[in-house]
Amino acid sequence: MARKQGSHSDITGPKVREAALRLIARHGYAAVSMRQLAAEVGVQAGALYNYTPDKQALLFDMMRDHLVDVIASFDKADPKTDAQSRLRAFVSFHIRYHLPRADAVFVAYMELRNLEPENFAAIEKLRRAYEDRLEAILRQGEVEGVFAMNDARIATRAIIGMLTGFFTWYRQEGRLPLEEVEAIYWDMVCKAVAR
Amino acid sequence: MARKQGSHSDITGPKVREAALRLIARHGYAAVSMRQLAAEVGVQAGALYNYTPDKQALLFDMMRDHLVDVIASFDKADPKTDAQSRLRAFVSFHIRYHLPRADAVFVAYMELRNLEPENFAAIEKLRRAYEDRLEAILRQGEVEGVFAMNDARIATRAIIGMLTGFFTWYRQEGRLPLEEVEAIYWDMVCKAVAR
DNA sequence: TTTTCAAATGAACAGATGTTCAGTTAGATG
DNA sequence: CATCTAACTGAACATCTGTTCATTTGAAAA
Repeated sequence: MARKQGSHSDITGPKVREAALRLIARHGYAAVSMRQLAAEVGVQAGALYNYTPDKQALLFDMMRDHLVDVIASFDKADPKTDAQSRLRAFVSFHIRYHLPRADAVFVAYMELRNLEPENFAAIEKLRRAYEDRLEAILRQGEVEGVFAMNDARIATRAIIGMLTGFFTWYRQEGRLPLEEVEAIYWDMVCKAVAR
Repeated sequence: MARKQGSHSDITGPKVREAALRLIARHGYAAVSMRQLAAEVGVQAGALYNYTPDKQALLFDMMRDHLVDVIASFDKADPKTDAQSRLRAFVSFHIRYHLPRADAVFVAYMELRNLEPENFAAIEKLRRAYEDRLEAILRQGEVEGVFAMNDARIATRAIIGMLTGFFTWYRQEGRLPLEEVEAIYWDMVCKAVAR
C-alpha cells in the first residue's frame, strides 16, 4: 500500500498537528514517540517526515504558531482606549481565546524544557511579547490614575499566572458557566490592581 | 570495584533523590534516563535499584514526600486566628517555603501527567488538601465579613495560580528582594478578596 | 486507458531504554 | 587479624527510540 483513501498533504498534515498537540498535551513531548503519533494519525512513522523535518521542529512549530496567533488575535481584540476597558478586554480575550485551545496552551507552557536553546529563545520572546501587552495596559492605568500597584512587571506575572491556572482545572469541573467564571476573574483582577 | 569511599545507604539514598529532583525539574521525567541519573549520582544504573523499586516509584515518592511536608509545615505556620492574619500567613508561608524548594515544586506540578493512575489520584488528594487550607481561610473571612468573593473555590484556584506562577520567573530575575515581592503579592491577594 | 508522481510503506540503522542479577569489593564487625 | 555483608559493578535482556530510504501504490492528469 501507499497513498491511502482520502489521504493528501492537506489532510494528513493538519491531522499530524492535531494528534501531536493532543498526545503531547496528555503525555508530554518526551513520552510520545513518533510511532505512537503515527498510529494516532493512521500512518507509518516514516510518513510523518513528509510533514516535519524532525520531532523537535514539530514541537517548535506548534508552539510558535500558537503564540503568534495569540498575539495577533489579541491585537485585534484590543479596543485601544482607556486602560480599564483594555484590561477588561484582555481578561475576556485571554479566557475565551485559550479555553477552546487548551491543548495548545498546555503544550506551549509545559514543554519549554524540551526546546533546544535557540528554539527556546524564540518562544520566550513571543511569550514576553504577549505579557508586554498586559504590562503596557497596567502602566497606562497607572498614568491615568485608575490602577495602582507596586510593580507593573510583577503584577503582570501575577495576573497571567492567575488566568493561566484557570485552564488546569476548568475542564474537569465545569461547575460554572463560562460567563460567570469570566466575571469572577474580572472582579479579582480588577480589584487586585485598583487604586 | 564495589562499595565506594564514603558510600552508604544514608549517603547515596539522599544523593539519588537530590539528583533526580534536579534532573527531572530541568529535563522532565520522561527525558531523564536511569543511566543519566546514575551518572549524576556517581554510580552505575543498577545501583539505583537499591533505593527505589522502579523509576515510577522514585517520581511518586518525591512528589508525595514534598506535598506531605508542605501541608504539615503550613499547619504549623497557621496562626489559626482571624482570617486576615491567616491569609497573610498563608501567602508568606507559600512564598517562603516553596522558594528554596523550587525543584520539588516544579516536579510536583509539572510531572502529574507521568504518574500512573493510582499514584496520580494520591497526589491529587494531597494537592487538594493543601488548597482546602486556603479555601477554609477564605470562607472564614466571608463569615467574619472581611472578605467578599463570588466563589471561594475559584478564588482559591486563582490565588494558588498567582502565587505558583511566581516560581517560574523569580529565579531568573532576582531583581527585587524577597521581602518586597512578598509585600507586593500580599497587597494583590488582599485586595483581590477584599470586600 | 496509460502515464505520472505525491504520498505512502516497511525494513533497516545504530543506539538508548528500564530492569535484573551473578559476581565483586570496601569497610564495619568480632 | 579474618569474616561478613551492604553496596556496588558490569554485562545482559528484550524492547523501544528517531530517522532514512528504496520501493510501492492509488488517484489525478493526459
